Amino acid sequence: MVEFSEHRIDSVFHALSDATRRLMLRELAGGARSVGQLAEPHDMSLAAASKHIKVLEGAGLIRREVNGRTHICRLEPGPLSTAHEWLTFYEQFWTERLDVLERLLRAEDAKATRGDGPSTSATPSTHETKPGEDR
Amino acid sequence: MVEFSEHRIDSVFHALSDATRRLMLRELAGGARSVGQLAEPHDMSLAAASKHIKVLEGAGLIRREVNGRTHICRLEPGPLSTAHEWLTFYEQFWTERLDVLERLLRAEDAKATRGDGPSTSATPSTHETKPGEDR
DNA sequence: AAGAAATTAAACCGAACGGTTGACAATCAT
DNA sequence: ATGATTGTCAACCGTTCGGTTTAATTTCTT
Repeated sequence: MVEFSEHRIDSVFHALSDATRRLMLRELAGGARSVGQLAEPHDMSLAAASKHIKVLEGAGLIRREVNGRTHICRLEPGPLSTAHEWLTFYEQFWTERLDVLERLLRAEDAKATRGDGPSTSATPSTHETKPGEDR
Repeated sequence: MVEFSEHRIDSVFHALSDATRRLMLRELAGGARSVGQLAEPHDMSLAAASKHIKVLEGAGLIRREVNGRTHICRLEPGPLSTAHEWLTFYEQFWTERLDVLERLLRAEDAKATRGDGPSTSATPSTHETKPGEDR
């Protein structure tokens, strides 16, 4: 359940790295859309949009249901959720980290108020090597 | 606070789309590392690793503190958090979506048990155009 | 001052990306 | 059947990517 196929997550993040494709996903969050509908708002050829859609499909981010001559696309929530989980791995780290930073800044601030901090902020050294360290 | 610079998020997701860079981030989650330390586990030239690190830095995912001849890298949690927030936009969608799907499957199941469902599952139509619709 | 160490810079290479255009295929409407 | 509609495919093009190698730069050590 915490096993990501590496390859898959590569393609998910790659798919998400393009603004056009992210907009398509956002559009799909509002409901199913045909290829033409997805392409329309974007200033590019239909073929180009079609390629973007294929990238999204390849990443497993959307499904396609061929319905006569039109292809209906739908969000496939699984992989987005996977990417989300992946990032969650870092959540504890960054919240703790931001926390420490905040405390640090507050401390500096207090010091400055007392009138002695040069406050060059040269080496905050916010997150230094911890108990669970190995290098 | 919910405003992402598009360009920035492009580079964040792009940085995350490479396994080598993700491993570097994971390593950095364990504490600060030098360029050489980050490069060592990866089977590539130091120059190549250095480029990867620059990509991470360009995306704002890490900071670098030049310390004599060695460069010390640290995770910069902000952008990861941003990416996480971005994905959270879809969280409601996909949980609700999976929910509906589950209910649907359970319903079909019940029907099948009663012995009358053709269960062709042709057009599940799980998430169709909603109130907040515009097309 | 000389040399080793840590890292970047520059030039290069093949592959992938994101776009175009033009041809093709399938389906719907008349 | 004719023709419009919807979408893909294939070839092409310039740019970016991820890697290499060799050279340069800075700093530490002796």
